[in-house]
Amino acid sequence: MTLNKNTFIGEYSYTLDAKSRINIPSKFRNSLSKDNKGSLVITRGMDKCVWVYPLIIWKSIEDELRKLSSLSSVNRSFIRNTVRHASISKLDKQGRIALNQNIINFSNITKNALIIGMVNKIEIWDPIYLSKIDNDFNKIDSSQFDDLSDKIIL
Amino acid sequence: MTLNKNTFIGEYSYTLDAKSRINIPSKFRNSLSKDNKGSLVITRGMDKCVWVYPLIIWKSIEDELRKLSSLSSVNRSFIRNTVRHASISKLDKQGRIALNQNIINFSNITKNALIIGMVNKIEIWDPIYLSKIDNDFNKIDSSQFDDLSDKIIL
DNA sequence: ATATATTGTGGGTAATAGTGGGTAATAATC
DNA sequence: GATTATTACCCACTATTACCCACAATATAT
Repeated sequence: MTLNKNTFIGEYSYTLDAKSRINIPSKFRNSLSKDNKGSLVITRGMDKCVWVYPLIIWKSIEDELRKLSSLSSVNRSFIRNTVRHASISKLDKQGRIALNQNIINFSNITKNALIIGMVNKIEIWDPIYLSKIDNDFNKIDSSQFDDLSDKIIL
Repeated sequence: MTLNKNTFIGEYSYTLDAKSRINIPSKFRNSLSKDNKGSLVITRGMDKCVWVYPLIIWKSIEDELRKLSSLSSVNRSFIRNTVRHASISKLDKQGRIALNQNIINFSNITKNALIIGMVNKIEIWDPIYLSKIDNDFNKIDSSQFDDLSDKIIL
């Protein structure tokens, strides 16, 4: 028994090699549906991390963007900001993807990286930066989640 | 596995050479459908940038314009402004297109240029000018996107 | 416990991509 | 028609990327 396809949970620690390649956990590779043909879309996260989508999930985002008319300047900025840092990548024979310099700079990843399953996507973090964020977060009280508790039953 | 045909994402940095040629990213060239036969339509963007369409996408825009009655003066000026600066261009053997002086002046591109995939079209920007726009944009609050984020789940 | 398969990491090599520039063909000007 | 300017086409060099193989570490099976 496995999770739903294109669904990712858990946390893994890997290293970026000299060619800026990073391994994708084999559990994640296995849960990628066949119709992705091993392709992923790499982009900037809303936080200072990398977001990685299975290609077919990304395509559905793209289809939504395609419906937005470029006559609206808000639409244009939204499309630009959403896709300009995205790039498609294919898992190599060893199950790695290559990160480009732009995304490496943005996410501040040097050597060690934390890969985190985010259900519909994958996040890649600089471990140091993430633990800093976590600390800041814990200072705030968790009442922020109260609104969500109406919507999601744990 | 690839993206849909005639679909462009990502950002690339190139230079305009002495002959006003600029490279089109190979990923974009590969996603151009065969029936374009390497032809693109270059025109002014709504922002101060260059818009580049695959020929067959441009043709569908022409079809839309054809439906607008010239009885309306708004329609007339819209049609006029949309097509008057458009020109067709073919990729050379190295995958470049030549920009004419008119479009270069308009977009303010001198040497460095940023090519950005905008899903159904390609934008070419002067990097300095775009970063200025980006800054201005970030000063405004991003609540403009709130409506869109209700519709599009990233 | 040993053998076998899988996973993570490193590195070499061939193919592709990006850039510059030369020359011929075409178009414009006188 | 001759001259000049512009454009299209071709070749060459360099950097980057994709692809392949190797191997160690871990996990799984017998």
